[in-house]
Amino acid sequence: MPELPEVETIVRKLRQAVVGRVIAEVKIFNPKTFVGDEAAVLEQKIVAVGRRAKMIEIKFSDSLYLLTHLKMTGQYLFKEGGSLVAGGHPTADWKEQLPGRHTRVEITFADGAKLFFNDMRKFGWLKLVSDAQRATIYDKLGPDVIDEELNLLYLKEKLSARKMTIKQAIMHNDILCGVGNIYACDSLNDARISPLRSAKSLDESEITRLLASMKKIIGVAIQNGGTTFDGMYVDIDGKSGSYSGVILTYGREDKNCYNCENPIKKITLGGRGTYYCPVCQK
DNA sequence: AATTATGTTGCGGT
DNA sequence: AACCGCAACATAAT
Repeated sequence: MPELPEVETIVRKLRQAVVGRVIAEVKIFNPKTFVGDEAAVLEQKIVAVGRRAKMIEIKFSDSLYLLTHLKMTGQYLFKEGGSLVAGGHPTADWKEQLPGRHTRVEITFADGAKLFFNDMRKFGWLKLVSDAQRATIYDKLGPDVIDEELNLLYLKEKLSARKMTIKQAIMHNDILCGVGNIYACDSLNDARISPLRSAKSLDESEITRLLASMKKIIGVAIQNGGTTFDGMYVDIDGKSGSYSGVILTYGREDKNCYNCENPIKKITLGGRGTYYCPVCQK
């Protein structure tokens, strides 16, 4: 579920919660979720928490990192002391106890605090990597959408060869990272560009507009703590994001476009639900 | 019962 | 080699 703004929101809270804590125990309830030997992090202290693309990076040392990808339904929940974390997961029993039905990994710190990884659909993963393995993973990725490295020259060059639609292109991790389905739809609406256009057909002024819109929309989404639909995305303390209150297109089929008041249309593009305004997005 | 879901990855074909 | 489209991963709600 989470795109860059949701992951960034989690990372900022997680950083406050776990940096400096020492891992005492790791329980793995679903073996496929955890890649690597969890014994390697026992007695290890967390020195930093970061993000690259939609991955969370927990750093133990210059040669040991725990990378996490939440994929569609992964959640980190942090519990300190005896208080249960309240959350928005639609499954009732999730709120009642941790670990719960969807808890795949449970990390206990030396001081008794706990970090749970819940993931209904089991697509997400935690992976222990060396610095070299981490570099190999990151090297395959284009720049993050909020990086200065993602500029007009770079994007123009990358889009010029692509036959795919512009929407699929901005969601493509080889080109740029952090924009998923929701923010791709909203960015294209903000830039008044149709998701159906081929990437290579955009001229320089359109690419300039799209770039500005992506950075703007992602920034607004981070300020809002991301997007929560049906409680599927929650922060480590169970809180929802508020971007859905200012969302432009996603999930707004037949509602008015804020640019031109005509109805937002829903189509399927590359197998993904795509919302746009056929009138003002050219 | 069929469809849908905020994400990648790996496959075969061009 | 680079690119494209699409099935696969697994689960639950509507």
